[in-house]
Amino acid sequence: MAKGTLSSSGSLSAKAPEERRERILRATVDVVRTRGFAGARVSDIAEAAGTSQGLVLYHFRSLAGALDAALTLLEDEFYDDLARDLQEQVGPVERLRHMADLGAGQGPAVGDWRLWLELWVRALHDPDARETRESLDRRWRAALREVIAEGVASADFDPLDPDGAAIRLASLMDGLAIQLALDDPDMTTQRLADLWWDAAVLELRMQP
Amino acid sequence: MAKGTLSSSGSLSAKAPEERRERILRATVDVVRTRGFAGARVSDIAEAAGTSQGLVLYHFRSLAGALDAALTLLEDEFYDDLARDLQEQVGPVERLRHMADLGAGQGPAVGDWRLWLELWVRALHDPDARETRESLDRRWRAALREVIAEGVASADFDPLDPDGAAIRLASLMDGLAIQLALDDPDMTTQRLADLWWDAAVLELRMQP
DNA sequence: GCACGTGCTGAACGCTCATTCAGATAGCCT
DNA sequence: AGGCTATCTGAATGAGCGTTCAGCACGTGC
Repeated sequence: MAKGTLSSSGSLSAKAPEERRERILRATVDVVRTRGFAGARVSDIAEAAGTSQGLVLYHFRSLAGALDAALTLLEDEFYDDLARDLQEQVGPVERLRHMADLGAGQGPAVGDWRLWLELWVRALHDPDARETRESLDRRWRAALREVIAEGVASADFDPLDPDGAAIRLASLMDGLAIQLALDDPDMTTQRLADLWWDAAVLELRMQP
Repeated sequence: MAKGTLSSSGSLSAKAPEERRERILRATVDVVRTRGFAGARVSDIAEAAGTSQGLVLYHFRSLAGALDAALTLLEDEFYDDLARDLQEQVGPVERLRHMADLGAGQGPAVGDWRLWLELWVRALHDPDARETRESLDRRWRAALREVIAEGVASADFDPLDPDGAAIRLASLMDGLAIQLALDDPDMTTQRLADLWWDAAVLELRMQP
């Protein structure tokens, strides 16, 4: 059992405690994705991260702490996803089109609807989660409103009720996504995107 | 300690075992409503029903059994709610209008969106719940399709895409309901009903 | 009047799981 | 070299909770 190259045997603490923490955080998100908030155990997280249970509690103060951290990680990634994806597009029509695809499951955070479902239910009972989801939802709706306003300015859109259209389109995405998240046989990512896009055409009175 | 009038002291077992069972079932639904499926404890149910924990397990075989029973109770009530409410109305426009109000929180089962959220997440991990929610959703969508078909026949509606409209309107209701269930400051029952109705007007191209 | 089954209770059992803790290891400063 | 601290581990602890169980009450059939 030689000392090895650089990082040693036994506990591979050598360096990268931060990298370790990161790995645990990712693992936490994964576990929530598969087991749900309610089903997430410290041992699950430890196993998924390839560490001991002790370390999970060492980096985050408790299981709840780890779950909260995962929540804010999600929030950050959502913002990044959204911002990056929308800035790549040029006109309002293209942006809107891209939002349809975004909802249908691109991006690491935005399209992960199982995670959203979990967040919603957690928000039902946990004030922290409630705030996170409200902030996320505001953000998403604001982005939609912006795109709509942009399209109205450029005469691409002509909605009867811009605010109502924004809320409805945002909510419609949520509702369609539920079926997707639950593997409803009648729903696919393509169908979701199409159904949503058609609704947008109708709501915003777009001309083909 | 006289024998009392009829039902005796101690355990009030006298009669009505069936009534007792019913009370426990109601209590289970209540607990799920407030604590969620994941947070429901046998002791919560017993307390809410005013019985011992033992009795809960006596009538249903396990906690899971009680939760399952609550689920099917919900399913039955949903069907009853829906059928009764729709048969009271005459024309397609009135029926549709009523569906908007239904979603906005009438009826003991249909409008209870917190319960729906809970069901959705349970469906994510429990096959029984998955089947229940799928059946419920099919039913709701079928009712919507029927009303739409009726309205097309009577020339009250003129949708471009009847099937798409049905799915979208059903999904929109779910999406709006999420905000209502989560006490989003921007959503009220009235607003939900209005937003949904406006969408229906648009989708079905109704004339005022 | 007496056994018996059903309804019901409260205490006890045992398991799962978050959290604590007593170290082990390794870099770092002096 | 020799502490000191940060990182990490595996086992121990203990609380919470579902489930089991021994037994009480009471109506029913013999």
